[in-house]
Amino acid sequence: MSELSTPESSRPDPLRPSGLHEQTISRLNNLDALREAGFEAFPYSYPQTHHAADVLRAHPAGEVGQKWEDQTYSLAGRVMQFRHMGGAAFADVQDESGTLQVYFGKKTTEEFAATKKIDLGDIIGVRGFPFVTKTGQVTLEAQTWQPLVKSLHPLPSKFYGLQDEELRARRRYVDLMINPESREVYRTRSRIVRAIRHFLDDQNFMEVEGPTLQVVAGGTEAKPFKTFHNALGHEFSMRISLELYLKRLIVGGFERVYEIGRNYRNEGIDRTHNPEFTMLEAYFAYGDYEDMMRLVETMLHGLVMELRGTPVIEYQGKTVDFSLPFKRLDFVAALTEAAALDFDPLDLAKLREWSDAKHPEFRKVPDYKLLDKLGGEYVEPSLINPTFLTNMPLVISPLVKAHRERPGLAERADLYVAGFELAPIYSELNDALDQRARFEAQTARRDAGDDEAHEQDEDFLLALEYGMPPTAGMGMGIDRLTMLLTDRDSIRDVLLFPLLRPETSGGAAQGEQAEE
RNA sequence: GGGAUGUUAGCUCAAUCGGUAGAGCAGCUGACUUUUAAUCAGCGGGUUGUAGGUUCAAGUCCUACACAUCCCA
Repeated sequence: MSELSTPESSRPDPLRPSGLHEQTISRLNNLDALREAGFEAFPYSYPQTHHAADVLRAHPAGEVGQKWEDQTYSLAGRVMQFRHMGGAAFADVQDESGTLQVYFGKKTTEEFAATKKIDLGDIIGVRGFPFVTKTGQVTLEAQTWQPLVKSLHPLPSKFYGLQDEELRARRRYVDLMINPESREVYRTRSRIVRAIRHFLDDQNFMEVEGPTLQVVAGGTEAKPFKTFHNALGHEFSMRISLELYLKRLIVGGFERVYEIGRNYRNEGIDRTHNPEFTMLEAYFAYGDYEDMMRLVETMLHGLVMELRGTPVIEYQGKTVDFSLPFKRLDFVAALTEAAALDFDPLDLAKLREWSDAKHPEFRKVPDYKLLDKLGGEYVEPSLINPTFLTNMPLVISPLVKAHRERPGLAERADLYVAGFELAPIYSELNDALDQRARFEAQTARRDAGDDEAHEQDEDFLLALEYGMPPTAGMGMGIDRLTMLLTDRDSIRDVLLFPLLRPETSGGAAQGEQAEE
């Protein structure tokens, strides 16, 4: 105790380096006090028999003063609040299932005095029986207890929680322990992924894993991360999509495959983009984009029903109705109407002229991306209820079959929900010769300076040359889907560990890192 | 990349026209045997993001930088 009053006495104690925060010193002192009381400071296990929710479920209510002395529970959890009142004390102990109040009595609880040395944030084990307090709250009366670990840092405000967005992301563990709604988001995310797997497994899909280190990162337009394998002495790219390897498996004879996995794109970070993110891609042989639209709408409808119990949800104040069937909207027709065009937007020369006059900000957009850009301006934001925007331009779809009747268009449907793209759906291109020609057009774009254009993947072409059956494909961003179903407007809220700029100084690891 | 706003105690936030940097919670000491944002009394806790500048005087005004949030490309 006396050493607390003389922090300047700089003994070389590794646990008490200089510069420790006042509150950390106090906690280290309490740790010592618990040791002196005979407790093991860092026990190796605890015989947890129940969770907080089990106790509340078994004893939903009772008369004031009622006790169930013959029913003993051992709980373990983090102490979120502690109210000492002389001979009585109450703690709120939080475990994964929820929070239970624990009562410590001077005459009834072993080592009562040492409860003063419990700090907020400590994890303790408690054994006792339930009773009902004066105010009618089911509470565990502690017969014995023990510290399981000391927390060396104070918890954020119990009332306001942790508000700072950056800190919440950097110290997700603190966010999770203090903000219940944050825990709920990640639980929901887990349920979403599980439900998708369940659905696809039931449909006889096989879950597979493609490589994340690839010689040619293909399947979409994006800048990859580069890395290097020492033993092979070769540069590799981190994958930017799952597509090309899943198609190889279709070639190989697996007729229904899907993967839920990480993609890496070396691009900017904003509210809807993180450099690594999770995609679902699914492919099945002998189907086309119409078949896939039906599969996707069935899956999403079922997912929303399972999670919410109703097809109608709120997203950022907008009402989104997942009732079947989802709307189909022809892209060209929708753009023509929304932009009030008096010509066919597939006439790119006319479209260019019209756009340059009306949207000078798009003058630098290349012709082949102009249709897509205008769709984003005029059509997509208005698609709140799930809507398949069908028959997208062929030029932006180099891996997709041309429309069977309409030149210039692709058998591609993009599912929009709440104004953003959730899932592209394709009749996959399986004409190896056409695919080679499309890659060559992409290569020309690369040579012209578009470093996001597709790279030619010779091995993928070889696979197609062996023959890929007619195939339907789809991709869906799991992060965006989670945002939608948890009503979050930032991808950082649905990623446990979003990419953040590394802390330099002034952060948690302050001190030794100053440059010379 | 551009613009707006912000950065003050562990957390959440104040600080008037440029004039001694504050509160609640958390912490420490004490009281209290059914509290629950416990209560009561007392006490500590700050390089106001960083570096410059203006000024008798800067959390406040100016410049640059760093980081964050939001909006736009």
